[in-house]
Formats: sequence, structure tokens, C-alpha cells
Amino acid sequence: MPVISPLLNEYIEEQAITSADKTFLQLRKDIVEGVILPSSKLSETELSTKYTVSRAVIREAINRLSACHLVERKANVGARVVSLTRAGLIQLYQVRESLEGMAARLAAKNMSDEEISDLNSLLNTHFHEVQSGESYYQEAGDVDFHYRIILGSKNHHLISLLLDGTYHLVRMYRVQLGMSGPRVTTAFDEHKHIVQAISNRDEELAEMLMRRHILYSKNNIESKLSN
Amino acid sequence: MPVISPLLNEYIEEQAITSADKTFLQLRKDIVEGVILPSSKLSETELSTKYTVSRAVIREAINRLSACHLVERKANVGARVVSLTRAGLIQLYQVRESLEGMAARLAAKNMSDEEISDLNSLLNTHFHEVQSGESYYQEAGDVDFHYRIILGSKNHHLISLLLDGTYHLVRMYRVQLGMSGPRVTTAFDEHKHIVQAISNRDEELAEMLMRRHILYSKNNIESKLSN
DNA sequence: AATGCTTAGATTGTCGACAATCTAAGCGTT
DNA sequence: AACGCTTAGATTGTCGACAATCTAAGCATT
Repeated sequence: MPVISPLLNEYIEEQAITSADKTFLQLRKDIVEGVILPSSKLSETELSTKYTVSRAVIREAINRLSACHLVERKANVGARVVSLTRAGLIQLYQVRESLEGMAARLAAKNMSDEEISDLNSLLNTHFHEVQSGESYYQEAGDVDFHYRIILGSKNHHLISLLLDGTYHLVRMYRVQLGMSGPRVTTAFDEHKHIVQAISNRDEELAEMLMRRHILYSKNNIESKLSN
Repeated sequence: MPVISPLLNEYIEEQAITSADKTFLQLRKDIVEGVILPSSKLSETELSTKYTVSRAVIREAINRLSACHLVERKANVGARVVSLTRAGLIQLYQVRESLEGMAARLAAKNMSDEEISDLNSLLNTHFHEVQSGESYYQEAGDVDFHYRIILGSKNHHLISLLLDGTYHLVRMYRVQLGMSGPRVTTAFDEHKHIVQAISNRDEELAEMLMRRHILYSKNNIESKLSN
């Protein structure tokens, strides 16, 4: 059993109140996980019968998906799921490098001592799981690690941009390109060094290491692509 | 007459096709410029009569405003214009520093020689305008400068995050705090050095200078705040 | 055969009405 | 007087229908 931080759980437990909320979350899940394929058209009438809600609800959900760049909408024409391209992936990781680098810097400044010690113990748990070969939870652990640092930045704009926006697109790329648990061992060392920098309150180093970590990750994924 | 780049014009000329488009742009303008005050409630029925469109149109416009963090919506309660706080401003500028720094780095890599030379001539025009005391156009020139670099990054994600999201909030802060044309002379020198780094294709330096430029700008605005 | 116009079908955009939920005023109880 | 419950009013959420727009098939022309 992996340890998922309460902070993270709080954010993951996106309480869907309205029907539009639930439809949005469901559609986002289906798109990210490839149930609805990239570049496919999202017909409002079709989806409204499929999810048994009115077109207005579907429209609102699609608009939100458009806001986080998972679909592209054209006036009087309709919405399509974004298509995954090599250039798009590179650009996405450039943004991620920039934002998560800043997040690591701010985390080194703003995380409480307790949060940092929690982060350290998470890393230990993560380490033991990797040892015992639970590669599935390994990815959850990786996500949890990054989420904690992002939340640790205490910067609401940053958190929203990454968790509501960028991250779902990243996950879509990872899922659909079949990159579930890449670079297990080296990534772990990188995580360790980042946490060390944060523990030392070394903002500069934390940012730099996080940026390199994401850069490596990008190169790794890129090398597995041919097109 | 200030020179506005064609690239910028293209992005500014947001062609509003549907009624929801126009309403969104109008509402955004009114919020950014303070016609609708921070923290005020956005009643759907009230706005629908005021702008003479249906509630559905208003709802879509408000949802888009919510997506770019100009309003906050609560389920079954309604939407309010965001309130401007010192902490919010600082966090916003941290994001801006991160993203625009990356934009400058990528601009140094991806701008064409022609675009760079255009940027240089813009800077000259800008300089002469400052000399003749046209402080109004000075700000437009500043915006144009930053826009060109952002567009020069050629990174669609980055461009969208900054121009559709962050920038309108920044403008809202600047307008409502009465900071129209701050730091004329020093900012110009900073712009000059950034362009120089881009001309030399020095990615590292371009990013660093842009980050410091925005950091200075933040400190300058912050010093003018008391609350 | 290729091109351009016309039209039928389907899709999106907009609207007004009804249902579900929240808010605040009024009443009663302690 | 303070607190909690009930209820009326207003606001948001959802729905189905109509209007505006796009798309593609079919026909006419060159």
C-alpha cells in the first residue's frame, strides 16, 4: 500500500457538486486515458445522449476542457480532442520545467519543517516500494512527490496552472505513449537530491535540480519517440 | 504614433465571432479596467439584462473569466470578481517571472534574425517616444516589447498561459493600483540588455535578465503598496 | 472531368422556462 | 436578548426548442 499524502488527497478529491462538474471530470478522465481518442470530434448531441445529460451540461464541460487545453473548440464548428505531437510534448515540458522549477524554489522557502520531514518519509516509502518491484505504485509515488512540492510552493496561481492545467496533459501524453513507469532508479536519486536541497532551504539549487530532473524526463520520453 | 507589431496586432484582434465571445471580451475589459469592481458579485440575471443577451451567454462568458482567474465561481452561489491582495500580486509575479523567463530563453533560441532586428527597431522607436514624453504610449510600448518576446518563444502553451491568462490579471493590478507608466528610464535599459542577449542568442543570459527585470518590476510595485 | 453553385441535412449558438439550491427575514423557544 | 427553526424570495443549474451557421452531396456549366 502506497502512502498518499493528505494534502494530495484533498486536491484529488475534487468534490463534484453539479452535474456539469461530474461530466467534466468523467470526460477529462476518458480523454486522458484514451477512451476518447486524440483528434476525435466531440459531438454535443452524441455526448449528451451517451452521458444522459442535457446539451447545456455537455457544453459547459467541453468549455472547461478547452480551458485546460485538452480540447480545441472552433466557433460554429465544434470541439476536437487535441492531437499529440512531438513538438507539443516538447513545448509542454518546457512550460513544466519553468513552472515546477519555480515551485521547487518556493517550496524550499515556504514548506514547513513538518512538511519537509513528511516528504522525506514519503521518499523512504517510495524507495522500499521500488525495491520490492511495485512498478504500478511507483508512478503514483512519483506523482505524489511532484504534487507535494507543487503544493509546498503555497502559490495558488502556480498550483492551479500545474494541477488543473499542465498535469492532465502530461498524463495524457504519458498514458497514450505507454510511458507508465520510466527511469525508476535514476529518477529516485534525482528526487532525493531535490528533497535534500529543500531541506537545506537552498532555493537556487532546488529550482535547478528540479529543472534538470524534468529536462531528463523529457529527453527520456523523447528518445522513445520516433515520429 | 507608436509602432505596434503585426504579430501583436494579430493576437490582439481577437476576432469575436459568437455573442458569447463579445460578451466575454466586454466583461473582461470592464473587470480589468475597474468598471466592475474587485470582489463584486456577478449576477447572471442582472448582467443578461445589462448586456441584452440571454443568461446562457452570460454564463459562458463568466465561465471563461473563471478559467483565466479573473472571477471565482462557487456552485449554487455565484461568481465574484477576484479581490486584489498583496499576497496575490506577489504570487502572480512569481509565476510571471518563471514563465517570461522561459519565454526569453526560448526567444533567444527561436526568434528569426528578422524578428530580432524588428525588436531592435521597436526599442529605438520606444526610446524616442520616452524622450518626447509620451508616457501613455510608453506603456503600450512596454506591453508590445513583452508580447514580442513571448510570441518569439514560439511555444503555444507558454503564449496562451501568458497572453490569455496571466497578463490580464497583471493589467488589472496595474490599472487598479494606478501604476500606468512606472520606472521609465531604468526599465528601458533593462529591455535593451534583454534584446542584446537575445541578439547574441545567449539563452541563459536572456532568461536571467528577464527574470530580474520582472523581479525589479515587482519590487517597484510592491514598494508603492502599504496594505 | 473539373469547377462552381445550390440545397438538404446536421451541428452549434441562443433563448426562455422550470427545477434545485442557497440566503435571509420572521417567528418561536429558551 | 440570543439562538435555532421555518419559510418566502431570489439565484443558480438544467432542460428542450428554435435560430444561425457550417458541411457535404447533387446538379449545372465549362
